[in-house]
Amino acid sequence: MTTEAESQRAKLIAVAREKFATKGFEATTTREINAAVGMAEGLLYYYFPHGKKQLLDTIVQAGVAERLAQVDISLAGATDLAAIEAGLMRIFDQVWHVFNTESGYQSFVITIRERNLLSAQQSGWLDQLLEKIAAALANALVRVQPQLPALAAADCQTYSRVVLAVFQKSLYDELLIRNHRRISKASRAQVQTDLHLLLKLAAG
Amino acid sequence: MTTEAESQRAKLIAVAREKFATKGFEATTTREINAAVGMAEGLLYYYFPHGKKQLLDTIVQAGVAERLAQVDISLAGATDLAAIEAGLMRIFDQVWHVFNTESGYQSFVITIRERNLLSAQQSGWLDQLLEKIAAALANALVRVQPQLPALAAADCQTYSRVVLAVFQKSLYDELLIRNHRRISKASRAQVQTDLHLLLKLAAG
DNA sequence: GTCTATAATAGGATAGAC
DNA sequence: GTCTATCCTATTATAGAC
Repeated sequence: MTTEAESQRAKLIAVAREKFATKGFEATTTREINAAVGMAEGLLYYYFPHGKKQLLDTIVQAGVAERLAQVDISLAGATDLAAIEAGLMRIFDQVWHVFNTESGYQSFVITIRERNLLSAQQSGWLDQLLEKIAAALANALVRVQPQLPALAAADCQTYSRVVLAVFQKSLYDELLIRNHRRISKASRAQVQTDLHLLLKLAAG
Repeated sequence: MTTEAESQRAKLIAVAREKFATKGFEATTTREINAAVGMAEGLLYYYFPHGKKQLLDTIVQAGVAERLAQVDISLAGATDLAAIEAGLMRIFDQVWHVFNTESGYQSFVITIRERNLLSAQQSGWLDQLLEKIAAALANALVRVQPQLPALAAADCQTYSRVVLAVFQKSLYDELLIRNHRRISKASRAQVQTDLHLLLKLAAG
């Protein structure tokens, strides 16, 4: 059940997350947050007695659990090349979805940008997420490796790293280098082209 | 010739760049910069009349030209597989060198982090650098493509994108996700392993 | 729980002596 | 060119009425 108090807290968090992601933590004032929520000055300190930093910590923490839980990857039942390619794109789309939700994008940008204000524990979720995806990819590819005769079993780990690199290039280039808020269809199409070639090479 | 005035200016820039990269632009105070240089309060405004923002602009601008000029990539004269692999690693090492110098790393981090304070022109250098490397890579690979029988000529563009993705994964994971100041030897070794596999697959 | 008013301080920037 | 002193504004945070 959503009490009034919880809703106020949630509003503060949503507004702060948006401001922190676009202007940065230091450049965002508590006045600004209050004004955007339509709340009086003092009230922020009623909900977050430790002020702005507590708000940041709350935002990052909420981001972590939510994001990590969303990813559950497998390539189960892919028996031919086309199915593997489709399966890999499904995996990419899952990852893509994590970063293409508003709060997912914002948590990502804030974690990268305000890293020096966060503990290793707090900023570590990105690395954890990466590890989780890498492991799942490697696992998934080992299972379909018989369909990829040019690929030695011992090379599955490396191959899955390359696949992940293709995913990451798309995400980072869009979100960090070009500063887009969403991953474009063109960028997703590039991923598909890259995957197609990689599978063609592995199929011999 | 280096005048005293130029040296003072250079000191301000170096100190500010270090602080901006580690603490961020907003969190760095002019007092702090002055203190670190061992300079009186007002003097910063003698060298940079428009204050802190002018310092940021100067830092970014200086970073751009310097960085872009450093990269000059080719695979000329690589006739066998081992030479191509070595040539690609040389290219990676050039890129690596750009980001592993102190000022290169700092310019990179500042451009990513303070993007909302920069013009499109100012923050565009990263994208330009990427384009430049991508084009050079594609060009270089087309020339050695006869050595890679499993790779169709039409696929050279895509293939070079994948190679670049491997490079970028190493850089971004280290510098942005894990927040290291330098790219580790382990990460460079991973790049080499990935390239080796990619070339093996392309060689058929 | 929500508001207004304000305390306390820190920050960017400038004036003017030397 | 370099320094000290200081103005002015913005910011975080709190006190206390309702």
